[in-house]
Amino acid sequence: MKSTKARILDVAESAARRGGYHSFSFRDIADEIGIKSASIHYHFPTKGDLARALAERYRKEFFKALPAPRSVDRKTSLNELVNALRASSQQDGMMCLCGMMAAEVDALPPEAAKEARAFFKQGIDWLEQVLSDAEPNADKRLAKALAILAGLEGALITRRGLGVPSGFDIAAREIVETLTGEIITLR
Amino acid sequence: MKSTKARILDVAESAARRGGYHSFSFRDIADEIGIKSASIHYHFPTKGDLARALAERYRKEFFKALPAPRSVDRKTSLNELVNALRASSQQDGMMCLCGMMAAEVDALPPEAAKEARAFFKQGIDWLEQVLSDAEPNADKRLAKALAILAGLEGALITRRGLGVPSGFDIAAREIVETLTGEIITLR
DNA sequence: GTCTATAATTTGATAGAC
DNA sequence: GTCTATCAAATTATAGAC
Repeated sequence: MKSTKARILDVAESAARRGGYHSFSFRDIADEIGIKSASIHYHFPTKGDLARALAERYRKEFFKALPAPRSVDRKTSLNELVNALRASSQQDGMMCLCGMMAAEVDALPPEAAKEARAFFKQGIDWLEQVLSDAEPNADKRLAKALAILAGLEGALITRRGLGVPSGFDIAAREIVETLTGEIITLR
Repeated sequence: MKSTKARILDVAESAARRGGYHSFSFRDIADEIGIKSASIHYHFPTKGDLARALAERYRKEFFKALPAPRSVDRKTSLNELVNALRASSQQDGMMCLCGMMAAEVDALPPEAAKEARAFFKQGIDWLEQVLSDAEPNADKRLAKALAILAGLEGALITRRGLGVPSGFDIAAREIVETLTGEIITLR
């Protein structure tokens, strides 16, 4: 049995990934779970608290599911990253939570905006380490890391913009394979 | 002197590109212009009408500013595309309006969602024509078009996620140059 | 075209009983 | 922890005067 707190986070994350922070209300979440909106305030006093917790949980789970940067070979690491973001796209064409929050960052409560930024910092850091052997030049390594992360987040957007499920796969594979020379296996 | 209707569109576009469709109200827009929110309803009966008009104007202006696909060489075309989206990023780190709307597409009024999708269809179409000489294989051409559009939209997101103005430039250049072999000139 | 006035609903949030 | 009850403010939208 999942705790109420976890169920709130699950439902809110799903809503935020579909329409952003401003697209859902405490009542929306409460109704879907079958509780009252006042109960959500017990777990998360303000909506900003909820959004911050959403982004923090998402970031931690996301990177926990990825291999530590130098623990496996480059190809495996890149595969895991692509497939992690692809999972967002698969079930219902959802955005990456932090990609969504970065897009709307100017209209987020500051504490939530900060957590969203932490996801990108950690993502770039992870990628730079993954690319460290293949790309000894620091500037070029940063450029590739930025390009890969941008390409994957953008692939989620184009998939939604075109409404075609394969949109993510084609774009993501093209970007990562061209930039790294590694062959990606989607699963 | 700009018409009130145009000023409404200007201010609403800016708000939508910062925080998305749900982040601003008719009153926000009215206050900034110095009119009453009821006056906006005269020009745009519902918020869905406003959002649809926003996306339509954005799409038309965007592609009107780009060269016709085969009228100039590939390098020039790609340069124009990158710099057009870079303009979004430059002034205040804003998103592309239709990139933002694609991200939140599940929570948009249907008529607005449709217009946002039209932007991506037209963008892919434009890119496929630009790449037609260099890439005779249709599948590969589509893959490159998707990857370029995804990469540029994603570069806007990572720039916002990292909060670093150069984030767009570095990612966008790396993606387009690697995918096409053409050298990009930012201006 | 823009205003005042207002309706109808939704929103984030709090107090206090159980 | 979850509820009922309630609040103040904000939201989209309409009616009708000027």
